Amino acid sequence: MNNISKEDYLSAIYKYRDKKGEIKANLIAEKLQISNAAVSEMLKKLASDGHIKYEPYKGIKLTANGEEYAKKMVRRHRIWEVFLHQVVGLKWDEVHDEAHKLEHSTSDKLLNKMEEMLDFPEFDPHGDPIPSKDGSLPKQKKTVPLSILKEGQTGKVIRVNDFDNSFLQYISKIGIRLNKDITVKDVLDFDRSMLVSVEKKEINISSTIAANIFVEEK
Amino acid sequence: MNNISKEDYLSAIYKYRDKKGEIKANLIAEKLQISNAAVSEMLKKLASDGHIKYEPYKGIKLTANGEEYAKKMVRRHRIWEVFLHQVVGLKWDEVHDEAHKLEHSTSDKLLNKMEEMLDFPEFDPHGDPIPSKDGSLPKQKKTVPLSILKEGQTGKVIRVNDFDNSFLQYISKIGIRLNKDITVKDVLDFDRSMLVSVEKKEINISSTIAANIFVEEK
DNA sequence: AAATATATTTAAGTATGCTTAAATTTAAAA
DNA sequence: TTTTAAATTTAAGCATACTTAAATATATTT
Repeated sequence: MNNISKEDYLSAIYKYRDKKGEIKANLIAEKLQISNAAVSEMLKKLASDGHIKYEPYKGIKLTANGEEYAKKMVRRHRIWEVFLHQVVGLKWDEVHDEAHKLEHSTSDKLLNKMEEMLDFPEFDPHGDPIPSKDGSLPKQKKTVPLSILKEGQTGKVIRVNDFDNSFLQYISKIGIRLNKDITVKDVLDFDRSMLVSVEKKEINISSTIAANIFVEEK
Repeated sequence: MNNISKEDYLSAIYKYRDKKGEIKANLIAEKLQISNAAVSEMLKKLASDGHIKYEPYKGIKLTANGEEYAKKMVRRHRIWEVFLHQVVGLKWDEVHDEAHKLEHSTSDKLLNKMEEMLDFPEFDPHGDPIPSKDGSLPKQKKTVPLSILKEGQTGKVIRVNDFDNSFLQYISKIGIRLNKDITVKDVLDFDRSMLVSVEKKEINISSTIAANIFVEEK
């Protein structure tokens, strides 16, 4: 039984649904880089499997069962990320793709062993929370995108979006890491890019970059 | 592009072909637990991919290309086995199945990192040789199945077959490990089972078990 | 409310990798 | 050498998961 596709759908729904817990078929298609037609077809299967609540043309929501399954996949993904980063020594921009391939082929036994070895990590290398075995999530700090900070404000990096390797490579090259402090020196009106200081260096970053870095205000 | 099936076929051909480098479709079907019809179909694809030399009703052989690919898969499998055993701490009867799932989803980069971390192991936890990056194999000791030893002879365990978990569990329970010495105390005529001593204990093992343990004669 | 745009679903078709059953080829036995 | 047995291939069919193109439903403008 091969559930790779279904697992990807459930992870995507879990990860990209809105605050009401709903998601549009469109967004799933976009995130998975798959046609709307294929998504539509798969949604029917996921519904008949009891993983989602879904009626044609209506909203899509995870059932309790689907939520559990999705969380399990996210857990696998993020524990692999930590493992690959800390044990194997891959860089934070390399772990997402590797973990994505491995997560579908990992037994609970292996996963739990890895988790134990890592001493039950709560966050992955990008600051995303790791669901525990029983499905609970660690307490997360309140964060805001760096892009909303004003001149003079300082934030501590708590989480970064991990969907683009070159973004991660770039920000680590300029010294941005989890738990580093970033101070906004100046915000340019015309493109909303900002001059920030990190580790005594001053760098100009675009508003897009700033929007993908989440900080705790200080 | 999903090559899981093809990779399994190539590994099986590599592993189970005879001394002439040939294998029968039948044996592939049996080892992969798949119908002969499916094997026949796949052989055509593997041939058109240039991985095997094959004409209907004739012998099956790996091409240079296929041999390289197969070796790469065996390498992945065995490095994962060592990694899971030594780093993650799985038992030797658990690593085969886990490694089999993971081997299809492992980048060269990750594999090479793991290999380096393990200090370039030459043999997997069952004593099977690991092809190096350039495809070369470590020098192997000359072994014979334990089952052919006579009363009074002693052999050192160099390799065991890994196709059955319960077999591995059983022999490790009775103290048989790689590099342990086994002395044959008695061979029973009627079923060819043998009384052997390992670690000061004396145990009777069936001829089938003995046939799957390979020793270096002393 | 009608027209238009957007989102979603249906329809038809493709590739992969299986299955069982029937046909064929090769090998072994009488 | 003919018969029988075993191995292999072909044929027809199925499930999964995709595609593009057309149809339909919902949402947004005017």
